[in-house]
Amino acid sequence: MDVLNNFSLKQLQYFAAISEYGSFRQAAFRLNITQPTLSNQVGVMEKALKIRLFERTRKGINTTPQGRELLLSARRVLEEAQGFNTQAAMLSGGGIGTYRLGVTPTLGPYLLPHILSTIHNTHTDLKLYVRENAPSDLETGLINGQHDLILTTLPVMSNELIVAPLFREPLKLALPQDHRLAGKEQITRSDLLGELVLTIGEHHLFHRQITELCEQVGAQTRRDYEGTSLDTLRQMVVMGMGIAFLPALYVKSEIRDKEELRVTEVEGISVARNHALVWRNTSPLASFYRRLSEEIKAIIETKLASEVFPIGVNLTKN
Amino acid sequence: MDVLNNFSLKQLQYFAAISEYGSFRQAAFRLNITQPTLSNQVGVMEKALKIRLFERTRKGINTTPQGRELLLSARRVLEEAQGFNTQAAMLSGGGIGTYRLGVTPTLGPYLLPHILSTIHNTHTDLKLYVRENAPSDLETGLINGQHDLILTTLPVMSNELIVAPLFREPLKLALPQDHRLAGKEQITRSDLLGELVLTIGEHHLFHRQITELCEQVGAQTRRDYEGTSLDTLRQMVVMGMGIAFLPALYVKSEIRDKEELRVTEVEGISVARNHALVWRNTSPLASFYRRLSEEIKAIIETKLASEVFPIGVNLTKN
DNA sequence: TTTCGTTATAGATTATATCTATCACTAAGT
DNA sequence: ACTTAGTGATAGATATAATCTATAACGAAA
Repeated sequence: MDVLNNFSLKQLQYFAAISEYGSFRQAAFRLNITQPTLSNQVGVMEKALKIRLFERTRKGINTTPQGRELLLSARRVLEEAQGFNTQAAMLSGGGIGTYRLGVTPTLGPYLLPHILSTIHNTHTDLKLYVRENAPSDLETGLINGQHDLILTTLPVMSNELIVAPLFREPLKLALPQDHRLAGKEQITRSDLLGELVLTIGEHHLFHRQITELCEQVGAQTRRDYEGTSLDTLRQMVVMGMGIAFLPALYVKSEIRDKEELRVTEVEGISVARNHALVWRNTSPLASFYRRLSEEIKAIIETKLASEVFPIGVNLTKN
Repeated sequence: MDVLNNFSLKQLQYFAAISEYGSFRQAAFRLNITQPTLSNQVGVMEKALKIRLFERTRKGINTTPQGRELLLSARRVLEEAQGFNTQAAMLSGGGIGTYRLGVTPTLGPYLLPHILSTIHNTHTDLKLYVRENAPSDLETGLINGQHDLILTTLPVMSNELIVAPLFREPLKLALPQDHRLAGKEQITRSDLLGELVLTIGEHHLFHRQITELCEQVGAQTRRDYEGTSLDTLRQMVVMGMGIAFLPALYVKSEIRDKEELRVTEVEGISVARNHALVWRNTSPLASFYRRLSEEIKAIIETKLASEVFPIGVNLTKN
């Protein structure tokens, strides 16, 4: 891929035009250049290729047999170049292309179904290549260029990244149906005293949040059994191994069977995760990403207002 | 095919290299240019396309989503360009390509089978696209560029053409088996007195030659029935409509059945056609064509020495 | 002949690709 | 905290190459 200093696209274009119009003058006229320029460029090209492309006569040109063969190749090159050009023209509008979006497994599957179709409607040629990863991996993956964007849980530490907060997602309490609190109308902070609380593995961001909360209300976290995903966590609750906090969007998406679990809020405490769209501060597409984040916020306010809340400006720290 | 002044092959190459090596400096090193040059060229290209291809960071680059898409197109363009280049390299050797060869219908089908296979052996990548035409059409067809070469019968009038004489082909006398001369051992000039001689249509070059000969020896040419091809001429002789002169190579190729016709020479007269390979004096491939004509002469001397003779230098006039 | 239509050539000019030197910044050692 | 080595960007000078104008050379046609 390195020794093609023999010719330029422009020269190929000239070559094709001369062959088409059968004369240097005609071609030069069509190309809006002068005939000497054309003669010169073709001469340069012929010398570089060591091939005579045209036979010059006093009444025009004939393409040599070699020229005829090369013309086919030249046209192919020009067509591909044309393709490149039109694609570039399309892309330059912005919002077009395939973006690699990283998401957390505890959010992505439960949020994306609600927003992707709307985004697809407003950005027909925008494609998202979605990959799941734990938040910490998402962050490093974004920094080193494996993702273009991530949809992750706050806080985001790196100062190389730009964070656009999206929404606040409450964590709801899930109880087995045969739990002593299952029948209780309103569960309060003090009800949790002494309860066994199941958590998800500690590399997930809200593990820490839950343990801190438990300390405050006097509940126990079970360290012996930790869920590896929200689904396993739910199974463990169903089987009566303890109670757990589950993100609101997970509950909305996955918990249909009301017989299985009691899901409720806890009076007097506000536990939630904050989510954001994040990109590198060096990204030239920042303005598009910002616009995208606004659109996502709008979609969420329309479709998920009952599950999820806007993030107050003061709360962007976590 | 006209508005692609946005970018050059070189720039596409730079683009691909940067994407490949992940850094301007690396790529510049590999491309044997300096890093500022590379930065500049990519900048120019990005501005022209109105698309950011790379996101510059302090530890290298990331290709933007748009850049990734365009990279695929760019690679295709470069591949086609590479193809053009390698094809050009092949062709520059000479003797490669498809040449449009015009031939007369009274010679081509009977000569070409003897020489094509040998030519193919020495010029593996030479292809001949053969088209038949009457000699006068061949000549104008060559002049206006429909053919690259013609294999025709002398004389050739135009002074725009270069003529390489190949060989002299005798015309032999063909008699029906029941003709009064058919049994005669040696037929002489005087035997032809009063004979009815069939000729081919007058737009064929050797029509005139035959009529002149007939006048000299006192034979009659039949103007009412003229053959439209050598084959029809032969049929007419077989049916007893007269006698005829047939070119030696036609006789060799087509007349297998000795029962049908008596074919012989005529003592004391030398009637023949001269054939030549002809090309435009403006053709840049003259030297190759000349070499080709020498090769054809050599083949003929080897394979057809008994049918055909070299042209004496003095005889090139007709 | 003359005229018109070809391409080629020479020299000046313009455009552009390239280089050198340097800056500004980051990450990683020390 | 400081240096060092690694990024890409920028400014200005230089070299290269594309282009234009003017003209030549030649053939075909009137």
